[in-house]
Amino acid sequence: MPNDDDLFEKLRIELRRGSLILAVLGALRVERYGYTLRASLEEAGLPIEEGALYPLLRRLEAQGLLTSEWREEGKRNKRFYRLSADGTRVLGQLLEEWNSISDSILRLTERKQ
Amino acid sequence: MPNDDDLFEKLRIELRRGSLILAVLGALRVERYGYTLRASLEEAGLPIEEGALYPLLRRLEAQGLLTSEWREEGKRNKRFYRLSADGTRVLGQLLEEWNSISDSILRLTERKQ
DNA sequence: GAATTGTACTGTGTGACATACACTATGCGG
DNA sequence: CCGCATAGTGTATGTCACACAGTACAATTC
Repeated sequence: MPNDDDLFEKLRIELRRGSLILAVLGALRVERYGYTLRASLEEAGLPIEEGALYPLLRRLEAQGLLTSEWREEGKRNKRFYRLSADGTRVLGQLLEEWNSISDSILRLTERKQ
Repeated sequence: MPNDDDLFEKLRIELRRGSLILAVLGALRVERYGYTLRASLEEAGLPIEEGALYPLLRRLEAQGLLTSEWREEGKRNKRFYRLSADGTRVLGQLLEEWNSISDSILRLTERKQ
């Protein structure tokens, strides 16, 4: 039986969903591996579950937006991800779209029409 | 076989998803019926299909965020929707969350870290 | 050697939109 | 009056993506 907090939490999660791709692409302009990427996102205020992050990374790689490399560092093997050229271009487009959506939201919520 | 444009379109749609609730709640601070609501959203830059809008409205009503009333106007029966008190409160919370997400996106995309 | 942290990944379920479709009513040109 | 555009409200289904709850193993700390 969901109470008000559960409801808000549900909506909050839904609101965050679309921004995850943008956040991941943005963070991967600098090379990172999964664990630190996740930490960066959490620090920036967008925590993401591993179960959501890794499939997302694989999808973005399959779509050619990022590349990954399995490499040893500090005695451990880690998979390093980095934005591709296509990814950089798409990130730019998505940011424009994001700004446009932001404007729409402002138009719809800041004025009574 | 998806080309670059299809890919971007897919991501664009995904990016927009979460903002729909916010847009609908924002637009319904003023009473509207489905058709004009849809027109308002499109005008604001967030077009939404009927098949997405009506189920969304029903869900939001089931969650108590808005109320609806079946009423005649201009010789036609129309279902009018309006934000409830709970809806107003949740809209405020979601807007805060939206701003917080926006800040996170900016942090992640405008600076190289 | 136990616990904690670092690191990567899988499987299943749920939920929500996109897409396409269905239906009725009004107004209008010819 | 007869199409046809527009106004208006819905339903059904498929796809897709995340949340959640696990699995697995290495390094470090105590």
